[in-house]
Amino acid sequence: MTSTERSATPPRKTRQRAEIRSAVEALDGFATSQDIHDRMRHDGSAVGLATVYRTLAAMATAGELDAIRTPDGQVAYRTCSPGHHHHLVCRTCGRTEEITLPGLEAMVRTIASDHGFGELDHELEFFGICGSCSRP
Amino acid sequence: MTSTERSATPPRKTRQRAEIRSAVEALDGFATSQDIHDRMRHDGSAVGLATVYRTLAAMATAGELDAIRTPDGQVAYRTCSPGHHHHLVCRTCGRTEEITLPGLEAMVRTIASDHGFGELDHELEFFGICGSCSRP
DNA sequence: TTCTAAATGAGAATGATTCCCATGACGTCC
DNA sequence: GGACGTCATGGGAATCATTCTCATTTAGAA
Repeated sequence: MTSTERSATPPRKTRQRAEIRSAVEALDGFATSQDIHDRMRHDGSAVGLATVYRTLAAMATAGELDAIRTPDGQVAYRTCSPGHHHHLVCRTCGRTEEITLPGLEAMVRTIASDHGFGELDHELEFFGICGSCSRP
Repeated sequence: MTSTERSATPPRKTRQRAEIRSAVEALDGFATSQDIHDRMRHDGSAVGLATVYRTLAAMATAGELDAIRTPDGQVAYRTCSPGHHHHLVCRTCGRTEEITLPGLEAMVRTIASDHGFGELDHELEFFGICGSCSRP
C-alpha cells in the first residue's frame, strides 16, 4: 500500500500547484518548503504554507522532484533529471551537481543480500565546498 | 572553530555521563536520544532528557559514537567499531550490520574533485528489511 | 450548470531538539 | 581534607519544521 499504489486519481490542476511547480523549477539548488514558500510570497504569489508542504511532498512521491535531507535535518527539494543519481551539494552556496556512481547499486545489493537484507532503500548525498566558495 | 578545535578541556566524569554511556553500549542497533532516555528511566536511572541529548551529541562529536539520521529525520546513535564504515539498518526491528564499501570513498573523491568540490562529507546509510523480519 | 470529492488555507497541534538559568557536583589548588 | 571556580545538570519554557483540522473553495465529471 505504499509503492504498489498506482496513480488512482491524477492530481487536479490548480493555480497553487502550477505556481509551486514553476517556483521549484526556477531554483538552482535544493530548497526547503519554507524557502520556496518565502520566495513565492516575495514574488507576489499567495499560497498557503501547508499547501506548499503538501504539494512538494506529493511531487517528490510522484518522482517529479528529488528530496534530500540536509545535514541539519530539513527536507529540501529540487527538480532533476530522470534516472537514479546522487547529488554533490555545496554546503555554502547550495550549488548542486548531479553525479552517478556506476556499480554502487549493484555492489550494495550484493552486500545486502549477503546479510539477508532486502527491500533496500538509501539516500546518498554528498556535501562539500564547491570551487567558487573555497577560493578566498 | 569547528573541527580544528583541540579537546581543550576533557569532559568531566559524572554519574549521568557514565550511565548514558553504559545505556548506549547495551544497545543492539541505533536508538534516538529519547529512546535511550526512556530505556534508562525504565531501568531506574534518573537523568534529564536535556542531558541525554547533550551527552550523546558530545560523544558523537568526539567520535565515540556513530550518529545517523533515520528516514523520518530523527538522529540515532550507536556504538561502533573504529574506522570508516556504513550501516545496513533494518527498518522493522532496527538490527544493524556494519558494512564497508571498498573503493567508494576514492571513487567519490575523484568525482568530487572533477567538479571542483572539496571538504567532502557524506552520510551513507542503507535501510532495508532484514531476514528475520521478512519471513512471514 | 450542478454536484461531489479533492484541494486549499489559517491556525492549532505535534514532536524533536535546544535554550535558559538556578542549583549541584568535578577537579584543582591549598 | 577543605574551599572554590567551572562545568554539568535538569526541568520547563522556547523554538522550529512539519503535520493536522476542518470549514471553505474549486476542479472536473455528469
